[in-house]
Amino acid sequence: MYVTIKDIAEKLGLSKSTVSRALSGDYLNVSQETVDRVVEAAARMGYKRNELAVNLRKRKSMAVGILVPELQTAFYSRFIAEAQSLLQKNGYRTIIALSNEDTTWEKSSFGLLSDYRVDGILISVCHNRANIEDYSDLNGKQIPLVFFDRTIEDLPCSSVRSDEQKAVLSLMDHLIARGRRRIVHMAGPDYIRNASDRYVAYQSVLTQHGLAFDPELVVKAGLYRPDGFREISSLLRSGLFFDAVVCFNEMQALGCIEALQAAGIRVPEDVSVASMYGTEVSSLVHPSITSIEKSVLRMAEEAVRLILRQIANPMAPPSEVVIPSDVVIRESS
Amino acid sequence: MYVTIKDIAEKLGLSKSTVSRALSGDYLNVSQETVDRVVEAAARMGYKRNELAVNLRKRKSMAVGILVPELQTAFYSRFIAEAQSLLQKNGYRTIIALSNEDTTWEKSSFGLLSDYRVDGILISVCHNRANIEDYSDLNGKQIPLVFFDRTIEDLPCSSVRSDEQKAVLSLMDHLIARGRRRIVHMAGPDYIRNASDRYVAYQSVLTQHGLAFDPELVVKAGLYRPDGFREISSLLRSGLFFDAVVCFNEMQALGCIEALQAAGIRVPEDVSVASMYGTEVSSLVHPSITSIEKSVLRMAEEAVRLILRQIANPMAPPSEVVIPSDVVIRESS
DNA sequence: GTGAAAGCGCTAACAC
DNA sequence: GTGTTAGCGCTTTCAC
Repeated sequence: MYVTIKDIAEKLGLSKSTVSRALSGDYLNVSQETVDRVVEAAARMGYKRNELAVNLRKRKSMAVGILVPELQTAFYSRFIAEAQSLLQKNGYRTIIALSNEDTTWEKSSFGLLSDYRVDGILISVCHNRANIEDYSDLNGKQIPLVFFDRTIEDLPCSSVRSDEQKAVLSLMDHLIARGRRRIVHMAGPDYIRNASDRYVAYQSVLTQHGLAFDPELVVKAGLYRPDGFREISSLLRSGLFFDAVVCFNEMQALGCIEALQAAGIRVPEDVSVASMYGTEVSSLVHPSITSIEKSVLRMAEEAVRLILRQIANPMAPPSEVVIPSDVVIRESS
Repeated sequence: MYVTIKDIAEKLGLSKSTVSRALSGDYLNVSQETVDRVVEAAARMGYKRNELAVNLRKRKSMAVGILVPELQTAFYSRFIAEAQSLLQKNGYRTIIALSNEDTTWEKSSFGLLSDYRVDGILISVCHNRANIEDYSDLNGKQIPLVFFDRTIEDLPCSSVRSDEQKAVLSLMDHLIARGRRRIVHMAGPDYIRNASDRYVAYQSVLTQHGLAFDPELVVKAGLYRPDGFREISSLLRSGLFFDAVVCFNEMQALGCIEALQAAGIRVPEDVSVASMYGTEVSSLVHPSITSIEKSVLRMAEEAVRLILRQIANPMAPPSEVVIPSDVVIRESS
């Protein structure tokens, strides 16, 4: 089906080795004439080199895997586009895999990447601990792993994340400055480090401002729009007063807005809805979501830098990069 | 670095073949006892089978590639999630690749997929013709290709797309019923089939309703937010009157809204902004975008069905599926 | 400058 | 039930 190097060799009465050399540009060991003949024949015969075989032989693939939890949010798409572009400049290709916020799925996607013997993996985890053994196995095999955005703590790997605490601080300062006092903390799942970091920050900001901590204002929610919708709806039914909601992500935030509007509450006049992170694109998506930008480009840049370093030198000590959140607060009202 | 089948064989004093058989569950030709020993040893030694080698040997990979133009729009993310889940049920894995609306990039991503010898590719193209040779090469090699959403006409491949004409009709009917008469057609690039289809439909709808066709109301725009912004801004500067805009995608639409609001024009009161397709998620993203749903799930289902069929029988005649657009029109005002 | 041979990790006849 | 052999497509010594 596919034309191989052997086919070309036979056609031209050359050996496989010579053809291989000619095709891989080993100009010192092949006469120019042969190179020309081979290249011409390859083109004519529709030769496509089998990277599987090359990788098998070379024991590396010149490919980096990127594993993300979801793609609904603009953040990961942007990250991928940027990282891909940077990797390409360094001669690496990219395989994208998804976990869909599911540990089983993550396991399998992670398996796909290592099965394909990628030279390194950029990963934003869907769970703190669930697949830690897999990560650590691969890491033990000297396959560099760089955690980004959603990182984990217990592994000797490089990581890039943003300063969640500072971001929460900025956002809440902003809300408080605008007179909000009863701020709902829509917590992400506690198996995501970012979520726990933010929760800690939430409490400390309240203290700093001398505001009471009301456990009822903390709601645990899933990561999607229906989750935001459900939680806010039930909060409204409970009759509890609140004047702002800080969500884990944009999807939750959209759900909140939906629930509030359904109840005839004006957003953002009566209740502010804020999403912890957006990107330039997503933060403009719904005009009434107040949001902080996360700097995708810097993150991608750092992550790629780190993975390339680790690939070049697997023994390099891991480093932990914390990117200061852009405290650009976007809102429209 | 990686433990191989050979290592296990040596450790256990068995041959590679036996180990291979045991590991691939060939229970008829290996004693239960051996299977147990091998499996145990493999687990203990941290064996991970090298899929590269398996694929090389088997000349197939049990993997399907999905190549999409972008991931900013909810449509493709949803498609991927759904297709991936269906493929998995059939024992196939998925490699995701992006073209970022760029033909060069598409070429390279397409190359990645074929290099990895995927068993089939689901693709939504970024250009009608640019890489048609590559598609056709692969197709000639009996690697099934299924085009979805953004399809092309000149290749004997299966395809799944939605009924663009009907969608335009429904959306414009809706706008006209609400009194809009001067509808701007924000055309997508003419190298995308969907864009041309819609343009034709736009003209014919006007005729059907006895409305004048004004070429000035047709603007060619790129696919991103700044494009929508730019075009509408310049339209506004020109002083031309219009009371509705139908966009190619959500990003354009967001740009339009931005431009209109910047000019103090109320959306959707003064001017309706409509996006041709959204999904359940995206259509709620900005409350003032009127939008028609595209049925992601059906598309993914059909695309997967077709690719599996072609993989099973590469000789099967290609079929062309047109999915009737869901004419659910979402709007908030 | 070119070829022969070995081998990457695995599977699949074919023996025994 | 298990081992031997050959080979997937390629690169890379090592000869000549």
